[in-house]
Amino acid sequence: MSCVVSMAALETTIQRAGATGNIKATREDWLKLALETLISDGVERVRVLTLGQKLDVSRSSFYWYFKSRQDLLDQLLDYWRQTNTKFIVERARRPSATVIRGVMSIFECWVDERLFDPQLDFAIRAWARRSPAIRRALDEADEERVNAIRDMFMRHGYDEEDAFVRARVLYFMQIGYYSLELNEPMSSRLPHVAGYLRSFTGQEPPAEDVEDFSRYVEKTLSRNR
Amino acid sequence: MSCVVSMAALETTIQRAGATGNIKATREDWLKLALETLISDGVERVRVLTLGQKLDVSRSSFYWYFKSRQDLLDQLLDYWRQTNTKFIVERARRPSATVIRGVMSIFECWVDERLFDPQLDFAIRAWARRSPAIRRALDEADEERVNAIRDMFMRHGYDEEDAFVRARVLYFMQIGYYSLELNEPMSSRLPHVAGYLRSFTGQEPPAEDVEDFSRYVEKTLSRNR
DNA sequence: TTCGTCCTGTACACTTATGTCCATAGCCTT
DNA sequence: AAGGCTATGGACATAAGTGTACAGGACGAA
Repeated sequence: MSCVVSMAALETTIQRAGATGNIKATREDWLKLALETLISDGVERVRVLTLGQKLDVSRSSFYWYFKSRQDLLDQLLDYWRQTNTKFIVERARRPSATVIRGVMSIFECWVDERLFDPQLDFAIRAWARRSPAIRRALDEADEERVNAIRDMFMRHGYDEEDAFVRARVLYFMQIGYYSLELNEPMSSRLPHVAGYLRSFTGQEPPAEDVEDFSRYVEKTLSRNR
Repeated sequence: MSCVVSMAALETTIQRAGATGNIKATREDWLKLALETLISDGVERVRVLTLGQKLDVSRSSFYWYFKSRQDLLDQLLDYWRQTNTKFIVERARRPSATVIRGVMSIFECWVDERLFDPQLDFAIRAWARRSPAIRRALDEADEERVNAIRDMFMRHGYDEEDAFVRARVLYFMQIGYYSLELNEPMSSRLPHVAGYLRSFTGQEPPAEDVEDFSRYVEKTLSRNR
């Protein structure tokens, strides 16, 4: 789980060294494990008891660091807020010479889990089904993402309606792709990039662009392991 | 929940009248409520205790009809198996004069919940995350659906790669759309139909076709209420 | 009327959660 | 070395869930 390792928002694992001793589990240990559990098993499985068992520490430790289970969940939501949406919007806003290049910029989020963690997004989506507060936060994030992508299409001359539909198709298609949880290796996904670019933009992607994207993916994959 | 009302697989509510008396909850009552709960709240919330409370009957009743909670869950999965996938495949296989008409056939599933119940599909998808057996069933269903749509594109002259990508875009986009749970009224969705048809097929949809689809939707909506 | 079948209620045993209270073990400072 | 924080363990109260055992109520048939 690359996102967890490079968890900027929850960082401070460094603090652990300088901690006061007699510490079996730091606040960050709890948070990190909770996040991993949220991602892999859903909110319902984020439980004080089981987290404590995995950390080999009693629940009193938890209640030292956190007011309640709800307190912990609130902080998990905050972490999500500060990550996924930001990178999509940033990539969509980047200046690009052509619409194909623009879409490629956004594609970067789909191949680099440090930019967009689908599992986390997914977990939040499931959570939202039973929590109005999460629902609101998620709706805002979705709208922000789609709007950023729509603006990208508009900058490349698509009219508003067309840009809106294409933004939705691009974004919803990706959310749907993650929903299926196919777990395809990159080698199965890459050959279809040209097809997706054609389908999303309505234009034939130059071979050079497609090759550039392949190279970018190669580079990203090797850097991430 | 239109699907629940017309629940052919779980039918036999009629049997209730002819039942032997002293019956507070029939087997079908338990099944129906369990399905509704699965759809609205997810598997985790399908609990013998709470179902019993809602039916105002003790849990003994449940254990008369079902071997265990797992037994009930197995039957919910069977119900799903017999519904959602079937109609998508059937619509995708229908002969169509043009690719636009072909895509429109599939669109019918997205506007008529008697053909495809997104909430149920969604609930199964969430369930699959933590059950390998459900995972397998779901993967098979997804593949069957995408293949049927791909074949439709191929019948209209798209080459295999292009047809595959477009089938995925069409299907994944719709799954993604449902994932966001926007709950848009049909009046917000209909104006974009032309855009979606253009984006999915790469062809300009004839105005007449778009009008036909609007009429179909109107008819369906009024028939369903 | 009586009897058997079908279904239901009550009670019990067990499990897994959350949250609280309080004593106390370790380290840090003084 | 003594005391003070900080974090932890263990015990307790409470809640919600599954599954089992068994007595008994209601109806239909004999």
